[in-house]
Amino acid sequence: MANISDIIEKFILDAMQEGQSLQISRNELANFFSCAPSQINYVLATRFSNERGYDVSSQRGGGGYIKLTRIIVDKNDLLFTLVTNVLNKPINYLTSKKLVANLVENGCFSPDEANIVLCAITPKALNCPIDFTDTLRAQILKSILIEKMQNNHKEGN
Amino acid sequence: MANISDIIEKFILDAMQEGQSLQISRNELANFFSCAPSQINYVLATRFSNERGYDVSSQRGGGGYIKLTRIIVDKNDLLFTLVTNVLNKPINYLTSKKLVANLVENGCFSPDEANIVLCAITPKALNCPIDFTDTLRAQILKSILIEKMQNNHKEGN
DNA sequence: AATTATTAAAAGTCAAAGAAAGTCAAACTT
DNA sequence: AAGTTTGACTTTCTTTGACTTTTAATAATT
Repeated sequence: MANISDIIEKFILDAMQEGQSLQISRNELANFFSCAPSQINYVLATRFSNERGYDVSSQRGGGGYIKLTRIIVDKNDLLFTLVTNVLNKPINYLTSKKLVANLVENGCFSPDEANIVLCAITPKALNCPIDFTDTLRAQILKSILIEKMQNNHKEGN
Repeated sequence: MANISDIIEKFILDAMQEGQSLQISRNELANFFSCAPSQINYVLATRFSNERGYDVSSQRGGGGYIKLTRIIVDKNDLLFTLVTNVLNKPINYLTSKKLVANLVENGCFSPDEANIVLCAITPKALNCPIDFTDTLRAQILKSILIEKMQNNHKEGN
């Protein structure tokens, strides 16, 4: 204990309290704890990752911020498993097609929604000068499923 | 939070309300918010451009003004225009967010569907070792909109 | 009175400066 | 060796200001 990262983690947890999300200024926070701004990123990366149940987004430039959102409710959730165990590595189109089909069967997505998801991860849509398509596909699916989990939670599923 | 551009955007949106168009004086507005007049142009350029469903015209000289008009068009026209004139070049996240919002307003997507689309084009989801994010975003949106057009056509819309 | 010139009142443009946040690797601790 | 801390450098988005262009209003000229 008593390393700054832990203290900052505690501070953030405290600030979040019951709230579903929290918006902070990286610089202010770093200033408050007299540490390097990148220390905040370290804390976010090691303590507020998806696996731990958080989603982090941010905005640069004047009035920039970091926004933390709590996502996990049920660690046995199929979506959670997919996000943390499957989509943390590249995935090809065929496999992802099956994955999406499976999610439709499970009632996670309507056929229309699934259609949009598939369009977004098509090899053509993800065509890229470097070999990165499969990683992008995983990142995109991850992003969509995380959002889905949050929605499910809001709706009390 | 609290960056002037967002505040001005909100003010303008508010002033437009239901109205189809709004006429303002750039200098007055800049004065009201104690900012440089060109700040207004920045807001217009980044938040009220074509692809977001707005048309901006203006008049210089004494009694000059800026006039904003919401453009609402036929669904398929809109989709077609976007695919051929907007999404043939890179697009950043902010712009695409407004674009998607506009598509919802025009009835092309349900809010749930729009949510999925947005998740798929988040900077994080499209994070890439080379500078290709904005191009990928355009490709993905294109893929989704083209599919949508085809569906509309099948259903006879 | 009609036309032309002048002045002043807008709005436009563009690039530099500023304000955040992100990255990554080296140094430091335990 | 693994986990932290630090700092230099990058990227993104916003703000500011000097300069330009257009147009209306006014003044001067015929």
